[in-house]
Amino acid sequence: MTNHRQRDVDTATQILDVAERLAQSRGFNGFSYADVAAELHLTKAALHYHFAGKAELGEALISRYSDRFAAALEALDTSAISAPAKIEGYANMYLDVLRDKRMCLCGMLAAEYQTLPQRMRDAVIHFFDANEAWLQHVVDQGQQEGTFRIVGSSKETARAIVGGLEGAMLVARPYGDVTRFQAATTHLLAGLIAPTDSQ
Amino acid sequence: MTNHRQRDVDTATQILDVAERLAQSRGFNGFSYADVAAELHLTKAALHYHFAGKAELGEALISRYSDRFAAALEALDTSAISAPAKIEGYANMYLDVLRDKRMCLCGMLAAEYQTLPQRMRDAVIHFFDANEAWLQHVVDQGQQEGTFRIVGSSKETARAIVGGLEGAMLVARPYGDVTRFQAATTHLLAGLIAPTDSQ
DNA sequence: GTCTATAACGAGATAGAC
DNA sequence: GTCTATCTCGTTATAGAC
Repeated sequence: MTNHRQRDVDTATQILDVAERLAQSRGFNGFSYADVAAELHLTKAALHYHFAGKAELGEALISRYSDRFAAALEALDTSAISAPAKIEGYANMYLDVLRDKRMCLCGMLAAEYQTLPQRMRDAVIHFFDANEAWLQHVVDQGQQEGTFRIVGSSKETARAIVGGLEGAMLVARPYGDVTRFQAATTHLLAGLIAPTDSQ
Repeated sequence: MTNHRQRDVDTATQILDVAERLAQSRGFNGFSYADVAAELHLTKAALHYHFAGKAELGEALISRYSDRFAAALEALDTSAISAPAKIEGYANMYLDVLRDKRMCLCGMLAAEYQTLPQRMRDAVIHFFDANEAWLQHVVDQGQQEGTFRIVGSSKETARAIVGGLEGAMLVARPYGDVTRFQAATTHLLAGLIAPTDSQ
């Protein structure tokens, strides 16, 4: 227990931060322990002390990312805003990731899925399940509020939104063009959830 | 020049076939020369004879994939069918890839983009440009035919379709569930190109 | 908690024989 | 056109000192 403010962060957290950025920009198979260690001026051996192996590091990566995402969704859902505003807030979370020249961590891992250890696979699936459940809930809210109409079921709409945003990110990133993502997103949401023209 | 039918294929083609499948299922960074060589009962050295390095193999991979795609799009466009039918045919091309448990090659490479050599990057961009140009053309046709209405510009609609389909594939593949892709696609297209309710 | 040192393996690549 | 043999380097991982 120290009196001064904790100016520097826990090493494990720093490792996760660097590994997360590398995984989101280069892929899980696109970076090594050596990359992370070099950036933190540590040795590879020190990393193995904090995370036994790359699989364990990967699990911790998804777990933290998923928890952070869930907390943000919870906050969005608790706020007293309309369903369309919540969906817009959801899309903006993706936009922030893309602005940082990153891909969604789990979108990236979905591409590499067949090369991942089982526990990482399970965690990726869990991330998408949670996202879809949240979106479905919000879409249902929008239907009840009458703030928009959808075409089919709320579950399918939720899945189309997740897929649409992940894909828009995936394609926009090589172009290094954020507006490309924004346009695709606007279009996508306008199509999937038609605003009820009240007035 | 032989009289009998060419029962076995050119070695370079076999290499491309195996490498293509591996790249689409495991990613370009997820397979090695050794993997390809083993499957064809060749040595790594033999592969280097046909493709100088992995970068050159990668270029050849995208080039062939792109050409094949372009030919299929050309055929689709030449056929005397409605614009919605063409878009449906386009989506079915993605569906066929997913049925084979593969990701779109360029969607996969888009995820790994930051790790790719420059020439592969350029080829990936070219693939998406060609796809979007074709889609924009078909969307324009649909507008003129009056077979559907879109929300914004045809260019943006085209981009939203590419992104939507790539993303639907990306997310559906971990679930190993083709119907998930189909539902998302149906939804997506229904939203982006609203059928004119003639009748 | 971090280090040095090293093991054990796989990757991409090349030289030169057949 | 394919092989054997070899090289160099990167990757994950461990042992044991500090």
